[in-house]
Amino acid sequence: MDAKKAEKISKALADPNRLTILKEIKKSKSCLYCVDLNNTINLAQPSIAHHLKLLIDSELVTSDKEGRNVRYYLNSKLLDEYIAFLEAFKI
Amino acid sequence: MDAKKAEKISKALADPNRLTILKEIKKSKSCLYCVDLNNTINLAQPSIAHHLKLLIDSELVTSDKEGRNVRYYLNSKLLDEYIAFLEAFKI
DNA sequence: TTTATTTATTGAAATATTTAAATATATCTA
DNA sequence: TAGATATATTTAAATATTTCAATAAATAAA
Repeated sequence: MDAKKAEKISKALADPNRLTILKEIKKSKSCLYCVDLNNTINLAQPSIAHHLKLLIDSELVTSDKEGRNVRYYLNSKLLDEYIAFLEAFKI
Repeated sequence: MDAKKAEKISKALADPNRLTILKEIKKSKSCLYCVDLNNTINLAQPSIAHHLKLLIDSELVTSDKEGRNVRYYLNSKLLDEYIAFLEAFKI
């Protein structure tokens, strides 16, 4: 992973609502419908959509359309690559 | 580590110049004088000082005054805690 | 003690991010 | 097909971040 990609992922992680989304994806056992986030996150629907977009643009989260719902998944392979990038700062 | 702390660390990591600083700290074999960054990073001195401050505020970097120089170190214990926080998003 | 060097702070401009209202799109259900 | 539901996009306002010039503070060297 190059620094530009790591920067984008760091930005995606640099917001409390996006960290909550990742936690909810974990809690939902591997997937999550967007509509469920409206109960958890105290933001208007377009704001939640915006945060999901940033997570998807960073590729930390992948999505999967099911009818009119969308399921969200953590891209744990990319998370591992990001962690490896961070580990490289250590001596 | 709580989400608030992880958010702060993510923010600290969400800038190309700050990633460069961390890389330079690594390259300098565990420590670095601020003045050395002026050659590596194409920013005015107050901008570099600002980025160093954010890294120090996040506690990812510690500093150590030596005369009129300051040495910078990676806080690898905190980096490990941050990585553990991220790992917890995985199923 | 004067001058130079290193780092930090302040203030202001430029840019980026976050948020929500309004609206659009897609799909489901009656 | 009409209405309901889920998600996305556009636009604009509020807020935060990045950057640098000017300046301050601390220490070293002459």
